[in-house]
Amino acid sequence: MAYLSIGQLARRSGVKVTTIRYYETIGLLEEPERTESGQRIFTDSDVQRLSFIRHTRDLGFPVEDVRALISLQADAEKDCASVDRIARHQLGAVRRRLTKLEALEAELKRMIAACEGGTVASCSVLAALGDHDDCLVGEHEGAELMAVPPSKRSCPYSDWRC
Amino acid sequence: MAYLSIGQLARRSGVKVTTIRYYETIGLLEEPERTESGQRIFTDSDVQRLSFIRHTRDLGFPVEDVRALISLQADAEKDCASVDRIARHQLGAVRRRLTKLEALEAELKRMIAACEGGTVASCSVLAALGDHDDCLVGEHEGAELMAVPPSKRSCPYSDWRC
DNA sequence: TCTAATTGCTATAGTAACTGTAGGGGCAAG
DNA sequence: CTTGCCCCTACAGTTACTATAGCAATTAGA
Repeated sequence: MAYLSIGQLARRSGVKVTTIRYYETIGLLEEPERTESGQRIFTDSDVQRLSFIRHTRDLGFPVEDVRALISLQADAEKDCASVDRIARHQLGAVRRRLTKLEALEAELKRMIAACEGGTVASCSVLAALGDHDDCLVGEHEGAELMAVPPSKRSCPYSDWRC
Repeated sequence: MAYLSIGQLARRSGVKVTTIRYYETIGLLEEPERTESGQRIFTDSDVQRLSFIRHTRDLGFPVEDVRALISLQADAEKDCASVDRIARHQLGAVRRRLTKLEALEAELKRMIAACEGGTVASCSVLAALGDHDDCLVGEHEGAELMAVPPSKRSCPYSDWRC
């Protein structure tokens, strides 16, 4: 069994030293043993654990999901359904981001293609950014499609000069 | 020219009231006129400006880039090159995210397909998360590929019990 | 006209998931 | 023994907002 300093663990796991300490403070990692002088001592199982965390984070799971997965791991009797549910949820999120990014790529390509070195005044990139109408990115999830009812007058308060 | 309250502006632009005020504090939006009682007064040009900001943010540009684009817009004599550069940079970032997300989607699909309702002990989702070797997500940009030189002993300090 | 509901205001704190800084101590090599 | 790197804690900063508290203004309904 090899013992590792935090720096060695960082190099082996690909997780930065400061991040390892951060994971300890938020309880993702158990508090490790210490030397007499107070330096942390890690083992290969910490490399495993950190690799798991890192991989899961790289897959885009939020830290709370990582925490949930770890606790599931600890209790091997539970069924796979929770894990599956978390993974499916994540897959949905990934697909939504993917769709949005694809539209975004197309939009940027279109904008760049249209930009041919004129002045800003004639630059269609800025025009495209200001113009929602021919936007390829559909997922503006706010309320700009929420029409303002014509009954609402454009002057909000009675004492305003409109 | 119609005058708008902050709430009306929020509905028209799709940017939340609190976010509008936030944009004002960080200087993305000029300080608007006020009524005698202190309420903000906006106009259609603010709708334009906010739509621009929102669209640009939706495209994934960081706020600082939005700020840069706005200042470029203000100076119509400058050439298009800066705008083009910012957009190209953004396109690169989008493509990197896209590649990673695609690998990620494949990985998740693979994991879910392998999860067939057993117990956690036999669940391959957790196994896949712990196992880097057959991972489809290549972009672990840390140092786990940085081999630990065999010359380095695994005991970091001479006084450790290894 | 009175009142309740909505909207607005400021200021401050909280969020995620870290990263950076200050100010110190430990450890091996030349 | 000193140079230089690694480690420690504690706290502040980051991004782009969001939430909360506590209050004032405005509007809509009875």
